[in-house]
Amino acid sequence: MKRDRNERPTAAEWKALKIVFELGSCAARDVAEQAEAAHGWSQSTVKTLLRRLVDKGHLKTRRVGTSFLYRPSRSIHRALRDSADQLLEQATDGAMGPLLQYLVRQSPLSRDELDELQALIDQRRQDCEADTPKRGHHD
Amino acid sequence: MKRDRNERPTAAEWKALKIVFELGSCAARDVAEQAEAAHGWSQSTVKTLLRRLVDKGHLKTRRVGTSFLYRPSRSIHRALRDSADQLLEQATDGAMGPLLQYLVRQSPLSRDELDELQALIDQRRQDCEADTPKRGHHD
DNA sequence: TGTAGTCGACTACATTTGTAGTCAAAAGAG
DNA sequence: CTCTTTTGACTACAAATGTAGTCGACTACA
Repeated sequence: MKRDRNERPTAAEWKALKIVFELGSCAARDVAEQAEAAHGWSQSTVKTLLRRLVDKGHLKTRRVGTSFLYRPSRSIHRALRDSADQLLEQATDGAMGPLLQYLVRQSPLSRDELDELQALIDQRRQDCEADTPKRGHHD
Repeated sequence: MKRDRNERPTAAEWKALKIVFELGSCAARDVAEQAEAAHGWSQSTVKTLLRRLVDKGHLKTRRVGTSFLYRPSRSIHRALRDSADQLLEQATDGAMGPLLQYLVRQSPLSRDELDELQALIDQRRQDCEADTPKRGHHD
């Protein structure tokens, strides 16, 4: 069944996708190997997931002899971002703060990434100040 | 069907859940009203979603006369956190930085929340320093 | 050149999800 | 005490998802 639309990967599909991300450009068999070790999936399962990922546009293929090389069609950052939109949709007013705190706590972040985040926050804070009639000091 | 296990809400379920979060403690009819306006759902659809949310343990009910009052069984922060774990599962090495940047950019954050985030980052950075042989300055 | 292994394509099927209809009991209107 | 409305319970059903089997083409090696 052609499904063509650009849907987000499902949980299981993400697991397969992640393996492809890690391997870079790889054959189905490579993914299957990893997936079997990591999730106990059969080859068939992996193939189905890969096919669906291709259908959904998350993976690209290149023919090599009789088989394929699979390769992510977007960066993982991009893919995750799409996924993150779900969170944003779900959150309601004032809910993102604690959520981000949790994520920052849980995520392995390099110093550089922390710096970037820092800069971003400074910026946001400035926007915030500019937005309010001076002195955010609630009186 | 008893499904008892503590699964995450699906996308549609989240929409219903969000309405309950917003309304606080409410009757099915209230949710249905909002849901119809917001998503064009029929009453039946809403009822099914509410039931499933109860089954999954995301909503609690209290009998009031002939009907029920629905109420979230966890805070939205908690619920979102569970959802966020999916993102963490999906991300691979080094992917969380850009993702968090995106989220910080997209999220409406109060000054206070920015402060909290800031503090958290400072702390993380300290941990980071303590972890590495002084001077992150790669020499 | 026949035989065994590999690979992608197609098929299978139980479960979950999205979306909604029907019904019987309760509650309220007159 | 009837009739209508409201509500939760149960049922329905197509599509998506998780998981895996089968098959025919192709390859590689004896």
